[in-house]
Amino acid sequence: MEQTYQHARQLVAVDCIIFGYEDADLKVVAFQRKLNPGRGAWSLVGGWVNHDESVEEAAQRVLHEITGLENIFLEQVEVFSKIDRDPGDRVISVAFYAFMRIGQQDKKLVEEYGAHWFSLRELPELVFDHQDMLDKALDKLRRKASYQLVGSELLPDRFTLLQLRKLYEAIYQRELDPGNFRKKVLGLGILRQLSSKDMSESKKGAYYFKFKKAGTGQNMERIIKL
Amino acid sequence: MEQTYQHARQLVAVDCIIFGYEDADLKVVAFQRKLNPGRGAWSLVGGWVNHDESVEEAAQRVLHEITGLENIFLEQVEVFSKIDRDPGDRVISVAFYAFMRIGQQDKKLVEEYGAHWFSLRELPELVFDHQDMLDKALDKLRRKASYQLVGSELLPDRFTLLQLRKLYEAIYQRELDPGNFRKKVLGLGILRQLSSKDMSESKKGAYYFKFKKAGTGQNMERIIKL
DNA sequence: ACAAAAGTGTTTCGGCTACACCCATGC
DNA sequence: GCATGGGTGTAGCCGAAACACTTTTGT
Repeated sequence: MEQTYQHARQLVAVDCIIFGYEDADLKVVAFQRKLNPGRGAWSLVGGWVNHDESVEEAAQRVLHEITGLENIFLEQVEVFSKIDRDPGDRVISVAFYAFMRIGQQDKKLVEEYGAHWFSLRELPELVFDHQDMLDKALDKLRRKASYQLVGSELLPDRFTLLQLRKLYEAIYQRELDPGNFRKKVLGLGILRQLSSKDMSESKKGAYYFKFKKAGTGQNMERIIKL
Repeated sequence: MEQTYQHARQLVAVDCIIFGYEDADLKVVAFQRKLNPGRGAWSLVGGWVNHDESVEEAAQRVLHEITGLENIFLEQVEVFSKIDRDPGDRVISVAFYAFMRIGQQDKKLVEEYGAHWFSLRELPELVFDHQDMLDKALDKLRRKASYQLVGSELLPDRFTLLQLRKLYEAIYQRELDPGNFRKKVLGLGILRQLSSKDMSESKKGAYYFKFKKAGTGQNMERIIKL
């Protein structure tokens, strides 16, 4: 099924904004670019799209190569295709954002590639249009998190409502009322309370929660007003 | 600046969901495909992406070729890239939706290409994954229209609030309260009332309105609850 | 005793909904 | 006079926001 159509072909890439959560802060992965042009500059994680894979599969493959993880949560952001966005050649890039737990094992793998986790406010200047990609990704993440509870891919397996609230505060860069947040989130009915408590963050101890059937429960109720 | 990178190159296309509004109904353009495979099947408007244009520019060019119009309102929907989505070859397609006033002149141009305006409910089966594209586009349109007043590209230059409300009813396939819709929309402060009235739709006559400074005024207030 | 987070309850306020109601006019 | 859409007003409901208050326990 090759070459049915005769037309100019393009280099197609994927670039991934990898979000992580640590120390009550939203972070992203950037690494020092190894190719010219722009060698050494900070860049998002990216790679080429092959003939035998969709852009989603390409993104999964690229992320797997770097982190060793499979089935990473991915969301398409937008296509970036200005003809001179990459000074080296005409490259059409599909941006994705991904969620990843920041842990020791990933950290090591990530750092083998010269990659680092940056807090959003400490991010260095990024190469090409990668800052635009990040801005759009953040925008999309905020929109999504406003009507769907996110976090199962960023937080530990079990977590307290304090952790979840701090994550939301990091995403929106503003404080949320603890009582109201609790009522809202529990009212969604998509968290299951465990019998064990976390004793590290408070004297009284806070119950752990888990997401029921991760991924489903797309309940589209408004969580926070943008 | 060519061939800096050595990697497989892909056919990249754009496909456009062209929305129009007529007879209190939302419509889309489909036409009979001229290429094999799928020749004769109903298809969205599409074309290849050249080396010297972004995907947005490609979409504008394709729409211009068919309608003669320039500067059409366009919004990126999503990339469709399953490897077998087009049985003829591996084609990565970027879907867009566009707004277009349905008028005599466009109609003629459109029909020269074997294209027709279809009401959403009367749409024939579409080729490949074009129905998926349409579904996603509708989804995105509904989301956008819920927090930004749309319509300046679909309605005539000046329009009554009845027309605007009917457009929204067509988009969401449900009835909206006339009084509440009026208050909500006028409260946004992005419409300018003209001194002339439309006498065709009611005995009393309804004032015409225009969008202030079309395009700006992105005021992000919620218009309707999804 | 105090601080700090957990967890629950309460009050207030604003916006949305669902109407009621008058206006203007062609039939 | 009556039907139809234009246009305005309003009572009631519901959810969000703000915040008071009680619990628990480490220091």
